[in-house]
Amino acid sequence: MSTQECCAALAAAPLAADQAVELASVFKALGDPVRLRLLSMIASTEGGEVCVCELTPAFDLSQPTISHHLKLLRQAGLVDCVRRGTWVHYRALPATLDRLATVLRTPVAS
Amino acid sequence: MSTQECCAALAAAPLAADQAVELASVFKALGDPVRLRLLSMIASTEGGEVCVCELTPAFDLSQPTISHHLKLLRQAGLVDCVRRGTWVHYRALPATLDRLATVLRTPVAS
DNA sequence: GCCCTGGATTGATAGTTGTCAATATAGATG
DNA sequence: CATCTATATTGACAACTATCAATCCAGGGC
Repeated sequence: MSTQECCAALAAAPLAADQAVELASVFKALGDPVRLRLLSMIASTEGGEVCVCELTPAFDLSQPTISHHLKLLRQAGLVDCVRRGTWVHYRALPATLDRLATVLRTPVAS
Repeated sequence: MSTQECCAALAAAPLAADQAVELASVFKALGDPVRLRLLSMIASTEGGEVCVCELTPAFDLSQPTISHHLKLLRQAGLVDCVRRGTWVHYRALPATLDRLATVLRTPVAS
């Protein structure tokens, strides 16, 4: 699917079933407070990369749970990760966020 | 919570826990293909209002199931409904969509 | 009042999800 | 190689969700 076809907004035309399935899977990834905070921590970091070792202690959750949420964010195409020695660094993929924002933005004129 | 405080973007600063809970509940409502299509059908309608009797037959699902999804969209603040005689008409609440779009939009400068 | 129709609610059930404890894997270091 | 540390994976379980059939409620028409 083209990432940014014209007038992809929800309010522009009824969404096709297959597009709805794909979009919903990304929104579902955002539908959890822990994942939203993780994504926000990653996306708002100055250098653009955050070590998992900084993310995990920010929550009152076990390490496997955080790892699980990071995996879902990865599968949704919202973040990416790189191994640097023993550590793994995550960074945001802004294209996916922008796409969602475009989909949600109400058309200017009616 | 102020609906539109300055720099509410995900990528601007780490999201507070309570804001994450609230935002996640709305994204969760979008995290289902049926609801996404319902919302799109409602938001893209010319007159701004759609009768449930037009929404239900567009899906291969039972009437209670559609009613359930509409309820979740309502509870998320994404749509609103009005009774007109025997029929119930739904319309979109663009403020909520705009808020989400703002949250997702990547800040222009870094 | 009685019935019909549109829509919401209830109750039940199969499937999914968030969480943890336990374990595995990958890289660094001695 | 042995060991330690940082993440990921597996397995299990309680909580939640999407769905349907059955039922209820609200309005309109007779």
